[in-house]
Amino acid sequence: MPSSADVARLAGVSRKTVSRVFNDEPYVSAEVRRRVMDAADALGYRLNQTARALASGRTRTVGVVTLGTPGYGPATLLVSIERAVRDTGYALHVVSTMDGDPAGIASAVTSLLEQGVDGIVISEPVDEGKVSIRVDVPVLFLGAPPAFAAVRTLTTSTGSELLARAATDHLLDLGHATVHHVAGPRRWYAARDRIEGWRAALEERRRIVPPVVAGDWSAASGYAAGRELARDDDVTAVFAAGDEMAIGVIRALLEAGRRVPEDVSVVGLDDMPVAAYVTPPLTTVRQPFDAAAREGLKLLVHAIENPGADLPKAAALPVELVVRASTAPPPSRTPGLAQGEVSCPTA
Amino acid sequence: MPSSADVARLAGVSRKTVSRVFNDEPYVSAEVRRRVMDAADALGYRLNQTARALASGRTRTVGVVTLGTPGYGPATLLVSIERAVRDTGYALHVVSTMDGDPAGIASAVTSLLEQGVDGIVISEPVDEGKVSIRVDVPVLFLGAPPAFAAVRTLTTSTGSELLARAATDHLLDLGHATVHHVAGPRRWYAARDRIEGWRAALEERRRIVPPVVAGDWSAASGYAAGRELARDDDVTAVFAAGDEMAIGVIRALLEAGRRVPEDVSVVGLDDMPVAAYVTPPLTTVRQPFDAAAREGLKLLVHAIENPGADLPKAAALPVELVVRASTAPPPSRTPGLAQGEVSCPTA
DNA sequence: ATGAAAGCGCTAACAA
DNA sequence: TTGTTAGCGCTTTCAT
Repeated sequence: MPSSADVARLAGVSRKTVSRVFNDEPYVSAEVRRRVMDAADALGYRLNQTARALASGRTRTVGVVTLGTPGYGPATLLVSIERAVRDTGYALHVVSTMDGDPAGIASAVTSLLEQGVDGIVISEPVDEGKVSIRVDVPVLFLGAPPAFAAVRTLTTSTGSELLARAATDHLLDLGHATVHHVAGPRRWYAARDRIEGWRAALEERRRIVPPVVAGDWSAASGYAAGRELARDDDVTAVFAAGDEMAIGVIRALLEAGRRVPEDVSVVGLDDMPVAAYVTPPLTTVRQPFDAAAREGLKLLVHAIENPGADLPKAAALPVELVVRASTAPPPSRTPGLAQGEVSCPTA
Repeated sequence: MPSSADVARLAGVSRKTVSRVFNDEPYVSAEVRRRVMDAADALGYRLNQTARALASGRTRTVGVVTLGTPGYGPATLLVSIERAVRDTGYALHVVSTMDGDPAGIASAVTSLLEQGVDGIVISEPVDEGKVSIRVDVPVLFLGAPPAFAAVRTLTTSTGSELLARAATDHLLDLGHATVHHVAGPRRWYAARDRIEGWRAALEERRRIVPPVVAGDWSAASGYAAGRELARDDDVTAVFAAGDEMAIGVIRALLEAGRRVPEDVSVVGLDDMPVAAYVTPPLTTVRQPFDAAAREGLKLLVHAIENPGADLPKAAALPVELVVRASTAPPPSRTPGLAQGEVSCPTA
């Protein structure tokens, strides 16, 4: 592999001049610049970012620690982050933790620090436990409060609590007496935030707050929750904390002979691409992954490049309720009509 | 930041000894090892991988170039790759290309090479065009033939062609005269491979090969395709190249008054998590993302660590057809029965 | 506008 | 079992 010294020799200049050219520094004559470029092309020279990083102390890289789990949310967020990072001109290091616990995050962060990343994104961490490492680069917590001490910590989120409120309010506005909630695992911030939003919406209107039905984000867990909910004739409205769970809930309801939305309304949260095409099309609240990632990265890069400046607050993201066909006013309680209806083909 | 020299001084040993300890090299007495570790802890020392890479010429990092698009397939594959990389002990650099064209791939690869990655994974590239760069590290092409010259190229895939055959055969086995296909964009290898598999299955049984209906992997495009297909009463079986499209197809069919699977059978490809819970539950072929990623990375790491050795062939992955409720034998063509049926509530 | 010298923090090759 | 001596390829600082 040719080095800058080889290029310098061929171009008849010093190594520093080659460095200037490749860093777009001023004070290089157009003629020399051209000569250097030609020499580089001729040799097939490529900048060695490793050496550059060692010498300059900066890698122009940001690291993200993400959940190694599948599932629509985390996967989509990762893709959004990756795009947002690319747009900032930084390179991206990814390390996953099996389940987002403090120990896993600590080792992930340590490994990123060893790689010399200039900034870190912690995407949707799970547990609460504080991590006891000191970090000397800015850290962005996406969807959670800071979990450890860093020179400068930033936070953004897709706004789980507000999204949950919007979903619950929609159901209440439709006339439902209360709303049941199928939640994600309590270990997740996202799950807890949504529970908070749902509860707040109910309490604000002084509605009874039914017990939370626990899921794990999967459609299968939504299905299980739906079977449980289907046993209770008083259930007319369900807010599932994720679209996948909502789809499972609907399936269980239909199989139990409850019509959606005539008997029970269901709203999800995510607005995953298929939500508009399932039967019935799912009413849901869109999760602004792209906007959150872009916004978060803007803050992070700002913090990286302006040490000293104070940290701007994250802008609030829009809440977008998408009303489709899985929600409707509650059934008028006319006895005798609830039985023996023709229902959608199931099983 | 403390350096290995600081640790060495505090522990009363040479820098090389510190290096030995942190690389688990032999020939270090237990006592010295402990002293070094203590000193490192006391100082909060962390290995500087950048310096290590510069000195050793290896980064222990693999780079992956991926599509910056959302969509179940690419996103899930990225997560699988990321997990597989982690399991090998390598770090991961990710760079996305907006649309997988040769130019984008070339610049992505160049940037990875500058970062000094030890190996590269090209995940689901799109176009055919050859890329004209020489690469001096092993490259794994996931789901496509090699697109450029590299010291050593490897390939694996989830087996699109076989998966498509399995889907088509299932429908044919059910008694359908032929199978219509809703394909992904022709630019994608995955789309072309599936078309091939579908066509081969039909030709093998000497069935007529209907024109391909083009989609773009999205549920929306599947919906559009479904509307088109619904106009043709002869259509009794549809194979969609992706689950999202299949869900769109089903939706369009139901809205047009065609029952699924009584009038038309639909099979997808992916087996995304919600497939089992949509209405009707979707028959599909599972895409072995995890296995493909793991298998591919095993090969790549082998190539990285055994330059010289010849490249093992990738093992064939299992084909798993998941039969659910969206497929059934074709309707017996009894005139007069196809009309006026009660259909599932829609829109 | 250009160059010389001195490292960045580590490992490689050899010596002791 | 441990230490010494040279770099890895670049950027920095300071001259010129």
